[in-house]
Amino acid sequence: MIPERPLEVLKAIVQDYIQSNEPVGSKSLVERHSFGVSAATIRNDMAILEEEELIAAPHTSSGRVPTDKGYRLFVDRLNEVKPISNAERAAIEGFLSKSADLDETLGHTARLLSQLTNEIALVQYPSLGKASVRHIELIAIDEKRLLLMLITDSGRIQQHVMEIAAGYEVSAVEKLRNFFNEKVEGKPLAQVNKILRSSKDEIAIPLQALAGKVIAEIALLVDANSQEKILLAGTSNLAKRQGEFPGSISPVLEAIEEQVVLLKLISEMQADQHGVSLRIGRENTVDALSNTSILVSGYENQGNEVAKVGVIGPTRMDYSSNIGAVRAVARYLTQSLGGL
Amino acid sequence: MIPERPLEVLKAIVQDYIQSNEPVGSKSLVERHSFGVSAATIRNDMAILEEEELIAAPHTSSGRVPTDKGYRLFVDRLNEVKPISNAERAAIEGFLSKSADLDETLGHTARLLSQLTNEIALVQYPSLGKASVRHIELIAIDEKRLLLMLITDSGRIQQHVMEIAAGYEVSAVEKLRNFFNEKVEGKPLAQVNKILRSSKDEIAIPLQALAGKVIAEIALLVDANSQEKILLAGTSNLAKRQGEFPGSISPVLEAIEEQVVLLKLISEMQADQHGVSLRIGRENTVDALSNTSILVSGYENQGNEVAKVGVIGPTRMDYSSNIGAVRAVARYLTQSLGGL
DNA sequence: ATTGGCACTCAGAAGCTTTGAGTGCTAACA
DNA sequence: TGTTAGCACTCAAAGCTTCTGAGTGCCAAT
Repeated sequence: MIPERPLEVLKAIVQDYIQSNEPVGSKSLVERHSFGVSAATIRNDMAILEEEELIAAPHTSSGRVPTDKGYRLFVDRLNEVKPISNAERAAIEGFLSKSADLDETLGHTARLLSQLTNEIALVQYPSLGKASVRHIELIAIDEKRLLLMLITDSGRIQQHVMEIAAGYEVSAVEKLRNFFNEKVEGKPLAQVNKILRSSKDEIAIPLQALAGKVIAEIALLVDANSQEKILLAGTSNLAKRQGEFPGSISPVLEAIEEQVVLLKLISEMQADQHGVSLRIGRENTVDALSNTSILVSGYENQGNEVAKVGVIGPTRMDYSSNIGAVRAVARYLTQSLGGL
Repeated sequence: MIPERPLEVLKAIVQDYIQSNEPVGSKSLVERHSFGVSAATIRNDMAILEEEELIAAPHTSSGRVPTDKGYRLFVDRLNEVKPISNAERAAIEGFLSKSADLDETLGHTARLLSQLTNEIALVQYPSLGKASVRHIELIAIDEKRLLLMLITDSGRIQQHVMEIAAGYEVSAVEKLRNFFNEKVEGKPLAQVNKILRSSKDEIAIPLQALAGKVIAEIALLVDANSQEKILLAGTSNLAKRQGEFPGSISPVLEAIEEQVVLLKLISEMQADQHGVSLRIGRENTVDALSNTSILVSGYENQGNEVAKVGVIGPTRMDYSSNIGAVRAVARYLTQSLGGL
């Protein structure tokens, strides 16, 4: 077990390093914190921390820098989450209250979070996997086109314009709409395709051709959307911190823009005691992201977590503030979704 | 007037510089091109070009680099647009044919274009300014909520869920829908608000309260969307070319992410003889973009240009290929919109 | 357990030299 | 007149050396 003071020293090192971006040495530590002991004593403590691989020296004789493991210990045991300021709270409320629909809300959220944290913000679209159908709508746009809409209880609306052979009755469209809604309203999306296919026979013969087409399109909409989607904002925040990445930042940006990778990563993350989940440096299995930390929190709709929102930035990020900001934004987003 | 050979020299300088990213000198020019004259003669020609400020020397005695003006002359008079390869054409067709709705199509287009050009791709959402109403839809989701949709002829669909006091008749909603559609179907968006406000009195008294609410929401949808929107892709392509920017790339990224600035810029651009429009370096009035070129082309829906698509990258970009790619993508996008 | 003292280390800054691609100019040439 | 060879000159970039100072590790004293 590591004794008390060395842990305090680790905490101080993390804080100083996050603030200054310089390896921190024993002398500056005793100057900026009141440990009540001399630099030499601190050096002994630092030796313990180094032994435990919580800190490391970039060059043989230079200050120390926290390792991934050091950050992890810091976050799990030493860090107090910094609540957001009133100004920030006001900004969040003002920003999110203005949004009219889901797209806009998520877009605003991403920008807002990137500004609050000075990191890249990511917002995952509510997953359709857990969603269910609120309503299916069929609208005759003109004689040859139908607009098909799928509205989920997470507020997401999918639409597609389909071309059809002319000559159907207006009432037929209405009948189909009613039929579909009776069948699938309230049902989880995952079951929609099966339900529709198996109930096709119940439709009056003259409508079956049209119904078949529509069912196929509904299947497309459901599928197209189970490919989940991520919104990014504040990419330039990463460029500002180039210095913190050994090589170029471009592989990092590439990895982040690669939605598939990112989706897989965040879907694997489980909330910890702070209500957020965090991957530090190499805890991300993706190589290009070995110098970044990903911090996400789930947001909810109708009591269920529907997707994640968070930030991604260099491992040397301000965990205290960022955890506070991500948590707050997730909470407000949940709230804001209730109103849509 | 500048004589023939110096112009050829300029062309060669631009081409070599784009390829090598090194200032190009007289000796390497005669080696790589067959001018049939000696390096000393080329030096004389280069002196003319320098006199005309078409090229400049980064350091007193070093090779030459094209100026903005040099690139401009090159693009306008010397450049042959490179048609896209068959493989690229196949990629475009394959990619765009897969898209189901507008959002997806534009998203795919942006990614595709960034991959084709290795630049940052931008796709502007079809502007509502020039669009007109195809259909307005009102759907009762449940007793307290109405879904309002605005569908434009550019294929864009806006929706908003509105809370209302319970207790309206289902038939009332239908009446309103029909009324609204009679009034505004086919009308340009810009006129919708005025039309609706002035026809409010024609509605039966018991419906007026509800109608007023809906009209207000429609106004919101129209307004919310006249704020246009731009999609970006391939930000990491800029990071790869850091070297080509004097300071950091982060102000550049910031300027690009600032949609308002970018929208203003591209809206000012008018197509030239190649069907594309191009701003080179300082031709952009935005300071942060003084080392970038913006290349856009319009895409159409139903015969009208509805928005722009293009790329943004360092002034030292491959204009020949990029013009070809942007043009091709714009054309396919136009085509693809016809099918939605 | 803590401390002052001290020799040692080493990255980064600063200064210096070298190198070589490239220029501008001149005088000769076709 | 346009072209060319020759040559002195320039200067950024690369390589080298030296210097500096923050920081360490260890030891003997407290």
